[in-house]
Amino acid sequence: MSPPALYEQIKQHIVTAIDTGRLKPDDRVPSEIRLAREFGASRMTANRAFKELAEEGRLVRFQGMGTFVARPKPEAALLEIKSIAREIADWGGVHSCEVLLLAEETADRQVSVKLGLAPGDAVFHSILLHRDRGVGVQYSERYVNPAVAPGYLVQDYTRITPSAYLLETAPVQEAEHVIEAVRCPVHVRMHLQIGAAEPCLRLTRRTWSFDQVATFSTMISPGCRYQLKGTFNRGIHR
Amino acid sequence: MSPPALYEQIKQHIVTAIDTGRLKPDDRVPSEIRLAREFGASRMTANRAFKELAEEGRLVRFQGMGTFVARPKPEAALLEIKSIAREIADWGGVHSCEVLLLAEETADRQVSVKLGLAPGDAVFHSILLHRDRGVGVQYSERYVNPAVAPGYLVQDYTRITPSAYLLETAPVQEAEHVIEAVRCPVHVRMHLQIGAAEPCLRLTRRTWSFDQVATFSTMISPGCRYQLKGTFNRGIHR
DNA sequence: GGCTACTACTTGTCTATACAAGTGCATATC
DNA sequence: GATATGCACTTGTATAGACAAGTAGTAGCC
Repeated sequence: MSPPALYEQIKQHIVTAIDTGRLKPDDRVPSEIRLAREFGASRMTANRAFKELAEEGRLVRFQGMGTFVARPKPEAALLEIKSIAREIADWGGVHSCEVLLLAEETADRQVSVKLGLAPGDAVFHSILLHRDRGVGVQYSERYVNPAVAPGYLVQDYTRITPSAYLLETAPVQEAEHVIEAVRCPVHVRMHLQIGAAEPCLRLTRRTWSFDQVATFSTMISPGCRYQLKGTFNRGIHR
Repeated sequence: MSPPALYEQIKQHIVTAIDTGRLKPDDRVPSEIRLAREFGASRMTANRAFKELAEEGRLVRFQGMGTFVARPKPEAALLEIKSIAREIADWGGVHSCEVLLLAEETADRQVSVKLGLAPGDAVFHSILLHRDRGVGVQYSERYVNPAVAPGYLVQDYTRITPSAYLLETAPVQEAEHVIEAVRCPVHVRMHLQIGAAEPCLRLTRRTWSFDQVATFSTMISPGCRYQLKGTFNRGIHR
């Protein structure tokens, strides 16, 4: 067995010092040159160790000042949100999709604000009903900025999902999600064929591409047929 | 204005080639040496550019074979789940917490399965009611593996949240989340003072520490008073 | 006191070079 | 034909040195 790389040994040395409490948050770490000397390494090797630890969030570095142990971030777990088609496929279901609406409209006030357009501007509007084995599991309404995805209206969404098309047309820079439990509006309820009291999950999402709002969408799923699942592994991988 | 660092220029050059489609997934990228020559840089500088792009998931590298454009990952957005106390604080609310139960119990079948213990083993059980300005916003029930957090029962949870205590006692390796829209059980409804038909968000979470299940918890919030929010920035920052 | 200049130290970037290790191919050998 | 060897090429790691740029403190000056 060959020993781990020298820069890995240096990283491990620092991580151990942090994890055992020998180095506390905001403590100063020896400079690259000092540490390189300690390990009989060159400065570039110590630099690599420090740089990677900074990327991993264990250290913070300031030019001219030094390197310090990072404060642990406040707790925040992550939930991965997959597209409905993949969710159903992973679950072993059979996905189908009905296009209820696919048209160009003029933006009303609410939509124009969300998309960062002026009221009256053209927007693309789609309403899709996703089914698993014929049972409605998601009613998804989407407004799309025509400037970002001009071909949005001429896709066949019974074959590819809007997410898939948008993903390759307009790479997502940023996304904003809101998840709520709501009662279902009556027109949605009819398509999903659920009762008035059935609680529903509403996921509202806005995405940004090319430094402008690309989409604004609302996805409604009956609580009895759909749940958001996700696992999150913390830590230092790649 | 000073120009961006040379390794940044090389990175940008590659990223642009990928984004414009000039380089497609699985395409081979010129070797470090070739690219270094093109830019009049040393190999180490090209190496840094490639290494960072590989860390960012845009390239994959194989020793002896070369560097290739990474295949885009299937779409999956991320939602950040903050602790309720922080959520309320960020929102400008006033958080308080009432301890409804804090005791050691023997695990029933369901709980023992979830925690990976044997039925009859001791577990810690807590029920807390979180309020914002006196209004109930979350009913959270938690089962804790005593092996992982032996001091769980003797904390003052009106002052620190269980999350905060658990976070520093037992670092979370992994977490599993399920979000559902449900109707609220009657005993929870009483504490939250909501109607029978009010849809609620139920977040179920299991966490792992030290290679075993640490906690199993259920958090229920009325849909009218609570929503999960999160933004997600893809890519290339720092 | 308030200002500037200088110095020592830090991290950030970059070069030129070196050897190790892994891949793929052509060539030589059995 | 099957196997072994060597070569060209790739990435991975490491070195020693250089200059740029930022910080903090000190000394000197007005």
